[in-house]
Amino acid sequence: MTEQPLTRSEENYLKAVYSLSGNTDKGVSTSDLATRLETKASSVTDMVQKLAEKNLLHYRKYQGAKLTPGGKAAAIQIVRKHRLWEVFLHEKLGFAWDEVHDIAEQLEHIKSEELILRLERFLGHPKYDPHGDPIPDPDGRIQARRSMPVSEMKPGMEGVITGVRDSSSSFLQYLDKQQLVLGTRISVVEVFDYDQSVQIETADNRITLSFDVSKNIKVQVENG
Amino acid sequence: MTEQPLTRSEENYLKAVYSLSGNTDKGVSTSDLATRLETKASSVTDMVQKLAEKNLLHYRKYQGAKLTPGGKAAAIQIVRKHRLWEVFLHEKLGFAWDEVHDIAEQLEHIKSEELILRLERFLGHPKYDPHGDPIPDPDGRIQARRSMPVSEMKPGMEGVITGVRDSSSSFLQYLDKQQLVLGTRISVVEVFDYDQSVQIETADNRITLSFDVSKNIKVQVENG
DNA sequence: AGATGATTTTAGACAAGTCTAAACCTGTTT
DNA sequence: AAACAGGTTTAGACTTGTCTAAAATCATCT
Ligand SMILES: [Mn+2]
Ligand SMILES: [Mn+2]
Ligand SMILES: [Mn+2]
Ligand SMILES: [Mn+2]
Repeated sequence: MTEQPLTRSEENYLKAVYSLSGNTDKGVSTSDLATRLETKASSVTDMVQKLAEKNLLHYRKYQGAKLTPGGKAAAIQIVRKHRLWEVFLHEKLGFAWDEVHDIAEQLEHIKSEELILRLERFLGHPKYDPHGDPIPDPDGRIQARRSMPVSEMKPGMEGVITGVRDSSSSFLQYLDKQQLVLGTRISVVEVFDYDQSVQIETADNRITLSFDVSKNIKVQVENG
Repeated sequence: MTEQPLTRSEENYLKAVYSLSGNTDKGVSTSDLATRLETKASSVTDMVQKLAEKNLLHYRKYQGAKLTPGGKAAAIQIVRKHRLWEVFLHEKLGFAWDEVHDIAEQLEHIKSEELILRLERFLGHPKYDPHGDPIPDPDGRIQARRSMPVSEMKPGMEGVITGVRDSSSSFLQYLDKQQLVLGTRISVVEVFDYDQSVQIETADNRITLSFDVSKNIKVQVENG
């Protein structure tokens, strides 16, 4: 009854529900899942019903999908594997942070608990992946960092870049070009009312960030 | 027309045809493939016809399957990936040589040329996998070692264990127990006519090997 | 050559996962 | 309350890879 092996598709659905749920307690809509999984709403309905059958999520017609405790645990394990593999690809194989995601999408489905435990040890028990996202421990516990997007910072505030809200290749490459890598210390010089753009200062540069960009950079602000 | 992505199943069939072909130029029989792939003959017929359609192997009814150059190249790439992953699991993650195969069976299907090139570099361009099997280079070239099974050695001959013909967990664990790991130097003391068993000597021990065991240990014999 | 037995292929079916098109809810507007 | 527009589900179909059972072929032995 417990611990049925999941197919790759099932794992992808659970991960999608998990990531679209965010902090909220609300069900994830069929169409949001369809968009995320690049599939059709009808396919989502089918799969969601199947996963509900397996007690991995709660589902009532027209009310969207919500993970059960078991479903959430499964989803977190996949996230854990994904992020550990990303660390491996980046730290050990030298892939850039914008190149790791697609390969990790494949690697996250490899079935072996022992493999992941050993990989984690080999990597030195990393706490964060190359995009600054926390790596769940073997029991699924996640210690989140409190951080805020640059877009919410006020002039004069300082902090260190600890993550991104958009892991797309184009965004990550843009950050590389601007030398805004994880760990970079920045301070906000000015926020322009006109278009919500933000001027920031690093050790080397002054850069103006569009609102869209500033929303997607997460900063750990000095305790104030 | 070239370079269609292969499914996991197709890859497994190609690899099975490759490994069952050995050196011979003959077609591999449907039933041998079925046994190897733990499936039914009728399933093999279906898949073999599909792969022939894709020009990955030659197939004539009742005549078995033979790899085309394209099919052989594809098969070798999978073998290459399998063996590189085995090295990673053994050398970097510390898995025993009898534990690596099953996980490598999964990892060999990950799709990324770049990943394998980087993995190979990270591993220091190993020439052999943990079972002594040669690792094809990126272009599919394989440099085989000339070796003979212990069962063909005559009394007085010496050599170094370089590989095994059976990678089953039980066989590998047996070798571990007897301290017959790759690189061990052995000499043949006596061959018993009665049951073809072989008495060998290592630096530390004298051990008698059954014919079955002696067939499955490959030795590189001193140039004589 | 004819019969026998093993191997192989075909026919028909099924499960998983997906799709399109049609039917169905639901929330909001008239 | 009825109509409309979105979003959702259902119905029916298709593909891939597999299976069982039946038919076909091959190899071998009288
Ligand atoms: Mn990722
Ligand atoms: Mn990540
Ligand atoms: Mn292997
Ligand atoms: Mn091997």
